[in-house]
Amino acid sequence: MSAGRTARERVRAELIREMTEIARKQLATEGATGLSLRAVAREMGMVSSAIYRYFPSRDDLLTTLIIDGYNAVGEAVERAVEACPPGDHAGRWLAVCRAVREWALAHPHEYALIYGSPVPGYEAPEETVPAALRDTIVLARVVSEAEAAGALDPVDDLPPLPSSLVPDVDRARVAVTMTASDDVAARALVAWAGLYGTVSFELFGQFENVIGNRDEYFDFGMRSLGRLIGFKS
Amino acid sequence: MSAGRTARERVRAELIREMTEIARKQLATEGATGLSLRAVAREMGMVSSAIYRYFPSRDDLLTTLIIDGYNAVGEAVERAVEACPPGDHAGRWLAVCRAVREWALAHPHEYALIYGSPVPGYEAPEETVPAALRDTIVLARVVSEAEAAGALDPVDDLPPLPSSLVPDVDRARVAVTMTASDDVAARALVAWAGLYGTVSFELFGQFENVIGNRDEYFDFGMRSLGRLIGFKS
DNA sequence: TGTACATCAGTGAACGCGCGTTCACTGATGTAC
DNA sequence: TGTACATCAGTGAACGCGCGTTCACTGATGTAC
Repeated sequence: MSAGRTARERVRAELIREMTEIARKQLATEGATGLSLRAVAREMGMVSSAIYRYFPSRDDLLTTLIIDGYNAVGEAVERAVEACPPGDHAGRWLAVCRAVREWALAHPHEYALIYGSPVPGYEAPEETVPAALRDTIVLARVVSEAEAAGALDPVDDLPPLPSSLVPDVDRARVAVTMTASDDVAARALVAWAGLYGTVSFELFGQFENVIGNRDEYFDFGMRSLGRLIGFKS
Repeated sequence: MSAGRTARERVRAELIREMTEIARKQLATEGATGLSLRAVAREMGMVSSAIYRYFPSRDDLLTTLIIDGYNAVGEAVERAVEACPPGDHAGRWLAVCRAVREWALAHPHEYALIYGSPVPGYEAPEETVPAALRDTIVLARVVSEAEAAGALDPVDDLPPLPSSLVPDVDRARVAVTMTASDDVAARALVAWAGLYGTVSFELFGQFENVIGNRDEYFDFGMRSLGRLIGFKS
């Protein structure tokens, strides 16, 4: 009721939805660079200048796609965690990792858009930040709850966190509303980068002709990284 | 003597060198997508069609840049290991990691070209493979020698390598002439992906407004990942 | 319920730009006798 | 050492393409009285 009251407003919202959908498809075939307002207009059956009634510029359309992308990963990760028994902390870590990978495999160009090389000439505006943190917030919760439940069993002889990094860890903790201790939080960040590194390697072709059994390799890798945080599976 | 005999051949080699140099600079300012033969020609003071005497197509120039990039990382890593005392295995691991990161920070667009999202419409030819493995071969040697020297101290409770992954690990081992055992090799691969994930996060902006003390955080992360392989520092 | 006006959506033409690649050509450099 | 011919480097014009963005415009849809 409050949203899309008049017919015009409803049509407008629907058209914007269609346009981003088309843009997403073009992203999937051409990559971020090939995304063009003219092509979207063509597929909408409109003249190219008509797009400017809906998006002030190409960068604006890109921003929309980026935010949508972050939200999609975030949602996938949230759902994956909810589907896990709350007590199965190691299982939740693995579920988070798998959700990221599965989403990435299903949407490779969207993944490349948000986690790959920056699009030349495009500067991501502030508005993308909250969406970008969504998946990390889920991870933070999983890790925090695991530690609170005493389910983390730290590996021996891990390097201690240098005190100079404590402010950075604090900043990260605030950003993603994490309650875990310094060491756990810091190691979670390391494992987190490892997750995305593994997914990127697979997606960007670094495993070509090397790793065949990718599902199993991924699980093995994530279980190993999980041990850094203290998960035991 | 054998290379560049005639004056013509020497000039030709030098011009190709200049052109790739210019292309590399353009990569640094425009990104891979902005790389254009016409722009290279302009900067060479030539007419655009003249470039075709030296590179049959734009993709060919890209391939040259990619191979050069892989070789540059490879060389940086090789030098870093040579500068380390042979017995200091954990130090060599850290040196390898730092060399990759330092090269990446110094050549962000070249890094993005080879480890970032694939360039749309470009398919890397077979010739890039040997260059792409160069840095990994160094890592393989460092890990293999460390294990042979008995310097690896495996962390407890790491997940065992599923037997279904043994053929994959074998393939990887052959590709990079590694002698390490199955488990060590598999974990090295996991840590390896973690290294590149961390570098990509830093380079592609994921640490923005979060990690300030990047050098120290990187070292902390790499020491942690090194523990997965069994390095003790 | 009906009219007058304001708002909005979409058109079509245009500006100015850059790109990869081909092709017939002029000169200069190398090679064989 | 000198000439005749073949090879190569670079020119300039052209083809055909796509892009983002602006602008004055026509109609249609909404709003206020």
